[in-house]
Amino acid sequence: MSKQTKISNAVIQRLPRYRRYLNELKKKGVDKISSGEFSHLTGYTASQIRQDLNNFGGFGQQGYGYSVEGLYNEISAILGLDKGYKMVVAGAGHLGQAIVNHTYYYKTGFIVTGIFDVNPDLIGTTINGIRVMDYENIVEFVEENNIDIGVICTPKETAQEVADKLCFAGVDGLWNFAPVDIETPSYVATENVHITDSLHSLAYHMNKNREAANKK
Amino acid sequence: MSKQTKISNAVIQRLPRYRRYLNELKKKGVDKISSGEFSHLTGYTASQIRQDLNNFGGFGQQGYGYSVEGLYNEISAILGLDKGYKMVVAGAGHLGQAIVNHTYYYKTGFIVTGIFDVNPDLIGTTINGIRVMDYENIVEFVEENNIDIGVICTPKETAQEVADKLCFAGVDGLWNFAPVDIETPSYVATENVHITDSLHSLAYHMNKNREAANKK
DNA sequence: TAGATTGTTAATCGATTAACAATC
DNA sequence: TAGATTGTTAATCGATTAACAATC
Repeated sequence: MSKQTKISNAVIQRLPRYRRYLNELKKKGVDKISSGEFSHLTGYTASQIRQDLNNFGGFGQQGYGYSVEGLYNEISAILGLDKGYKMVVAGAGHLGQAIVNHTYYYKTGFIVTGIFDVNPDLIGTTINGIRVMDYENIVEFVEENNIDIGVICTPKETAQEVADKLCFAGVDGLWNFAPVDIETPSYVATENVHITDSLHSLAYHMNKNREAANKK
Repeated sequence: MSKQTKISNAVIQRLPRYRRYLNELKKKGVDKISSGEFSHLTGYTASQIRQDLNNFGGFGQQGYGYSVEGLYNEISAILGLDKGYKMVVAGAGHLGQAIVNHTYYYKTGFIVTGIFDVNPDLIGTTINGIRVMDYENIVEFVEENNIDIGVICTPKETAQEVADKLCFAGVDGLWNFAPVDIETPSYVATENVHITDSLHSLAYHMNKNREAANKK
């Protein structure tokens, strides 16, 4: 399927964005789109779009463009979104609840199968119909239910420890929301979502704008 | 202060990460660090670290290295984190609550001043001591309280509309968590935090790992 | 002073854009 | 067929890395 072995991360990070726009087009009933039109919509150059897609195969048709639905499906398959994933959430605080809620609201192939916390007040309650369990049992649960992804929604102080436990239990991926960089063995994929970093970038750009405004 | 007018976004995005590591060093009581040691810690090359910092000024000392606290303060100032920011949160669901909670827990210069929702069941309740108000009054509130940043925690369907309202009311920045790309006038800085995109990248990397494991 | 490490210029590498031949 | 638009190669641009003179 793949034409090239090593695809740069920059390309991979653009794929979900392409897919989102294709999904919108699909909903609007648009059948086909050219790289030029898609460029106009997404803000990426037509050249880059074609270049990116041709890392994986020739999905278009000369003189015509790309099938919206076809391309959507191709990108979904490249990302592995044609498969299902079972997740556990470690930490049933507001962030954990938000994640559970989010995956519930925007139905996708990622299914929260278990939620865990150390707080006795939370254990036994349910979030979107899923029972919150004792964190002590997380390894056992992951092993028995073949969980694919661990979601870390704990405070940063315990995040690495939780990650180690989840890796030991056999997850293939970690989705970390604690504001630290989680270290994992190379065979466990990890995404550190640094929400606060983006807020700091925002502050920088706000101040740039303000300085520019003051100069006038 | 700045030596150069145009700093690339790649550089800006590394600054919060540098700052996080410096903060950890500070807490451990480390006084100074060389670019070599910092490289080892952060995973960036020593060359890149020095190159990045020298976009803003010579913060180090030859033969010695960088003062941990001094550099932390410099980066904070570059990002504008020596200032305070007032935020309003639009959407008091789980995600909105998580943001309020997060800024409360990790005390920073970003202060949530108001929370707004359309749901009558939520209006009047409090989150971390902050009253949830009627979304109808958000523009008035932003204008009267000189709010700097609007945080969008609504479903994607209403996100752009909320953004337009906040821009009209006079915020300088938008921090968007809805899974759409918000469009704003150039003088309003925007960070679209695409949580789901990172999950899709994670799926890609998980499948890469699995394929590699199967080949063996 | 000698040693260490920065600041900065030059070289390399990779990613983006432009151009155009292939083809539907 | 003629027109349109892809797939792909070549050119450009920018970002990262290497090297080293400056200097604490």
